Amino acid sequence: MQKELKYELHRAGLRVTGGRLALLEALRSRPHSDAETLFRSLKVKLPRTSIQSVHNVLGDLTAAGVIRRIEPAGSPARYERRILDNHHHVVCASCGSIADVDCVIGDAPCLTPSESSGYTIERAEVTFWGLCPSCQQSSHSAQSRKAPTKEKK
Amino acid sequence: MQKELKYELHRAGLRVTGGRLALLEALRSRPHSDAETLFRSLKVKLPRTSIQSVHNVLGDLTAAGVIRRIEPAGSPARYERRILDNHHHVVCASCGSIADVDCVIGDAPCLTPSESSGYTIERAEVTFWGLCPSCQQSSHSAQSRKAPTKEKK
DNA sequence: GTTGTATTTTTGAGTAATTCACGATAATGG
DNA sequence: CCATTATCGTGAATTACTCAAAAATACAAC
Repeated sequence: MQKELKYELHRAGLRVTGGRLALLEALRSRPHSDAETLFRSLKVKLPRTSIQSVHNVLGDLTAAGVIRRIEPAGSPARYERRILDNHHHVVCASCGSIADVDCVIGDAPCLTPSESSGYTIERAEVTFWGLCPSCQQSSHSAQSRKAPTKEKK
Repeated sequence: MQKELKYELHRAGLRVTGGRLALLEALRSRPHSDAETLFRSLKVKLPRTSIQSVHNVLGDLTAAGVIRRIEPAGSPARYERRILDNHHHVVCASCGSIADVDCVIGDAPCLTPSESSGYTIERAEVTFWGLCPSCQQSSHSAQSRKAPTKEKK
């Protein structure tokens, strides 16, 4: 299973390093993680790593197209390995957890705006906002307005 | 014309102050401005103001629902006064300029995901990415990869 | 296996955008 | 006009990164 990750890096023209493999593994088990979460995860196996190195790796992998970066409003950047299809996300407005949402209609959604002010449109990004199952339960008490920082466990 | 702005603040339960009026005016002439741009604009009439005060006003107005905050990836937060309808945005991938895009289909777009992992969905946010008319022209030379910071004049 | 070199990582400092705290000031109801 | 709050201004702090340079490492060539 590590072989597949090594090949993935190799194919992208990147050197195979412990940090990169560990990061891809971490992203496999916890998609949509942010840099800080990944850092804490990597620290277990690689105690000498740093948050800057994690940002470094994330930047390299993103630039090489191995992972994808998403930036929901009010949250630090999240990363995911699912890059082959054009899918979208639901973000929990309460806890900030994220889940994948398949494209609404086939690959290219019904998203060709009628009037685009002369802009050429290359890509449509859809973010749904709502409540995750867990936060639906605990929505009897007042919801914290701005707490979408920690990823739900 | 100022009367209308005053009433708008009043109705939202906010006190009518020079800073808030000036900010709403500035947002009228330049929608999708960021805090820094608004600050420079306000400084002309209100030399004693500060960037923190602008953030303060922006926060208050956003919380009261008088303005809306949008946060495109890779850009500081932008603000707009058009809040009564559910519209979307096109962001220029090169210069970061933003234009409004009317809802793809009526008020509620064709955006009900088939599978939402148990999330209740309250709102769909659509961001189109492309090139503005001006940047389409100047796209013969290599485009800067990460320069969507300044708003287009 | 050893070596050379370019890439990566580490370490440290720096930056942008925003938030927090709190005394000073100003807006509104009475 | 006055009192009471809301708001503003000032300064410090925070978050999420980016940048730079030295130390370590991966990998191709021998």
